[in-house]
Order: sequence, then structure tokens, then C-alpha cells
Amino acid sequence: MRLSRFFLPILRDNPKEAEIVSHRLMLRAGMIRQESAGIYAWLPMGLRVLDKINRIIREEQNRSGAVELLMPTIQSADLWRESGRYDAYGKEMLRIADRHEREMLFGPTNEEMITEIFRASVKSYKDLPLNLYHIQWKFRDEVRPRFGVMRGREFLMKDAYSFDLDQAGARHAYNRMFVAYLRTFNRLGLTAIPMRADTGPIGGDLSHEFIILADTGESEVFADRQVLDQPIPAVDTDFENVAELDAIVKAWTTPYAATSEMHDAALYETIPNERRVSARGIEVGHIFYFGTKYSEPMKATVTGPDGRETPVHMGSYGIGSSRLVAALIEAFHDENGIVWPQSVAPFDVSLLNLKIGDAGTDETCATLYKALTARGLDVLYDDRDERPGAKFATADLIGSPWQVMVGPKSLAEGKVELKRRKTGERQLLSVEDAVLALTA
RNA sequence: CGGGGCUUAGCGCAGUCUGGUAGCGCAUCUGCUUUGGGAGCAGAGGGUCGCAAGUUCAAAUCUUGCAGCCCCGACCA
Repeated sequence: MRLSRFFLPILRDNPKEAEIVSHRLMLRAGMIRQESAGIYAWLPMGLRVLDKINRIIREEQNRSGAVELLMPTIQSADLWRESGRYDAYGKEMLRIADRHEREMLFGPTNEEMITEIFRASVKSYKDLPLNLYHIQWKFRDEVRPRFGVMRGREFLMKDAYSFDLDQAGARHAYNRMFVAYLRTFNRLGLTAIPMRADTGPIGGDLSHEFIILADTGESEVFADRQVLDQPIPAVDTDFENVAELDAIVKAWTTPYAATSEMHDAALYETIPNERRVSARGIEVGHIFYFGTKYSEPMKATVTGPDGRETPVHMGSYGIGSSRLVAALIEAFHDENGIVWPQSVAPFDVSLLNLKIGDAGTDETCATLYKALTARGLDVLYDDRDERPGAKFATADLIGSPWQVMVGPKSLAEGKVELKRRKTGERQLLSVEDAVLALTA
């Protein structure tokens, strides 16, 4: 992509409303634009990151056996009356009347709808287990949206719903998602800690929040450092293997880890001092098992092997993709801007032509651009007629993992300069070696 | 939902107290010079001063009402 042809409205100054670093940087790097309180337009740079995150989420959901579909954002109030949540949900639900005065709503979550879809088609235990997910915009009319897309009213969420014949099956479904989440966050470059979460009236121990540590996080968290040493489940993990998954989940949930709501100070005190971690965190995922809470009132039943109709056991599993964009920036930035992990970077390489109009730099950049894109890299070529300083500042701000700087100075020696955004480390290389270094 | 604050050009702000017809920096456009960490000079364009009503010869400025937005707290992917 040529920067001169891209849409990248960069702000030089910090907008005054942005208090936390991810919000400031997202606005400054031209990733989002606020349209209303808690409602944002995703500009090209932001959308690229969102798409990369979603791609990883999809791959891991699919790997774990979940199946993607897409449900609408607008739902009928009648569906929510069946579960009893239409009145219970309160003002956080955005309620809409259509032209026929039918009561509609902008979905804050999809348990009711997925249960309706399930019960319409699935009648036998033989079709279980089933896990359906989608990545769709949600709307929750928060009292106080804040921190940009970290707590927006409209947000993009991956939500999966599992259906099983019994509680044992549901636990395995839960474990599959648990493992998929560990892999997903790891691939995003994040260290996410699963923490015991409140299960509400259902009870039991089957609810975990996945929290990444960050000073600006909204939750206060306590953990045993040992949880950080757990290995991430491998790519060839067998999601059908009940015992294997159970062992992984057990290993991850044995060391102490809890948010302030679930914190057990006495238990925490028994951890050796040097292993205690007390920090702030951002919730990026939440999974829970809720049994027959929806399947019973909504009559989502299957016929079991014994010939009896029984309500299915369900769980739901959410990842806030739009929030993750902000969470990633909170985790990866420095004083000059964003420092994207390779896996979600909007562009792999920023190519800077330090002197547009110079035959040598123009030609070398054209060669590099062609070679790198041909090898599958996303390259943002800064071909604007700007001074070098402005290009350096832009490249640092938008945070591509690599920068290739082509100027008359290094070109006189037949070299270009390769800079690693994360460390600032630079090396002078020939064009060929630079291509090799970037595609190795 | 309680408390506080803000709204003037794309962004950041001054002007409001004390009414007289809108200004600064950055950004944008043109020209020349410049070119390895956000250049210099010269010129130019861009504003229903959040909206509405009122007071007045005259309102960004005073009065009233409304709206939007932000921050702090209680609640949430």
C-alpha cells in the first residue's frame, strides 16, 4: 500500500478527551474516529488490526471444533420474553420499535437467538456436541462508556455457544474453549491469565475471565506467579481427548488467580511472598457454563439415548475483539507510538523513501516494495513528499514491526537501513540482504 | 445514576468576567528555498462561535431552556 493512496488521518496532537494511552494512540494513528459516545468508526488502519485479530480468533475457534455462523444485530423482543430477560436486562439494552411498532432490540448478546436456532433443527443427542459461534457487533447501552473502544457501547465480540447432552459433555466443551482461548491470546502476543469468575446463580467453578495485565486495566487482580509459567497448549492438541484437555485446564487453574470480586485474601496469603502478583488487568475474554438456564425455558431439548427428551446443557464464550485492539496497544507501546506484535500488525513493514524524487531512492523503494509484497508481506510505502523526520515519526507512531529506510546517505554505500521498531536496533544492509532478513 | 467540567476552523486553544460583528499555534493550499528525527520565508483559503428563544441599536460574550461530549465514582465483553 502506498501511503499517498491510503487513508491515514494522523493527528499530531493528543485529542483532549483521550485519557489512556491506547485511546490516544488509536486516535493519533488514524485507527478510529468517534461518532457518538462509545460508538466508533473503524478507519482503514484500525480495521486492518481488527481483521487480523479476528482471523486468529477464527482459526483457533475452528481448530477447537466450533462452527462459524452469523446472526443479525437486530433481534425480536419476543425471543427475549421467552427467557425472561427482556424485562430483566434493563436500560443497557437498546430497544427499538420498527415501523409496525414491533418491539425490537439491538443484541447485547445472543444466548436467546442461538438457542432458538438450535432448537429449530437439533432434536437428537447424536447431533451433539455442537458449538456455534459468530463474530458480530453488539450494543450495550453503558451508563458511562469510556477509554475509547476499551469500553464502547457498540463493540465487536466473538461469542460461541456450546450444546451438550449432559454436564460432563458441557465440561469438555468448556475445556475446549479454555484451551482455544489460551492459544488465541498467545498468538496475539498476549499473556492472558484465566481467573476464577463469578458464576452468578448457577454456581459451580465453571466460569473464567481471561485477563491480561496492564497498569490501565479496570480490574484489580491477584495471582500466583506460577500460573505465568504454564506452557501454552500446542497446535496439535487433540481437542477430542477429554483427559488431555482436562489435565491442561487443571494445570492452568490450580495456581491461585482471581479478580478482586473473587479474591480470597486468606488463601492468597498462603502463597510465598515472592510468587504473589498483585496488579491491574484488562478482561479480554470470559467463558462460562450455565447448564439449562436457557434451554429449559426456551424448550431446547434433544432426545437422549434412553428415548427421553432432555434440555441441553449450554455454555457461552466471549472474546472482545474490538477491545483487544486497545488492550494490545496498552501492552505494546512506547513514548513514540504503537509497537505491534507481528501477528496483528496492520503492516509488517514500513518502507520509507527519505527523498522522494531522487532517482536512486525512488528506484530502490520500487524494487523493495515489489520484492517484499511478492513474498507476501504487507508493506506500507511512505511515498509522501515529506521530510525524513515526519516519516520517522509516522512510522514509529503506527508501529509496523519493521522499518526500511531508503535515503541518499546509505544508498551512496549501496545500502538501506533496516530498523526493528521494538528495540530500535538498526542495521545497514544491501537491498537483497534486507529482503532476506525480512522474509527469513 | 450521583458529582464535576467542557462545547469558538480538521486538532489544540485564547476571546466571555467588563456586549461593539472573531483570533493564535499546528494542519491544509500556492510559490521559492530546504531534505536522515515532526523545516524556513512569503502569500492564501477555511468559522450558522453546540441548538433554540429572550434582553439590546448591537450577543461568541448577558438571561432562560434544550442538546452533545468528557472526567471522577457506583455497574459491565
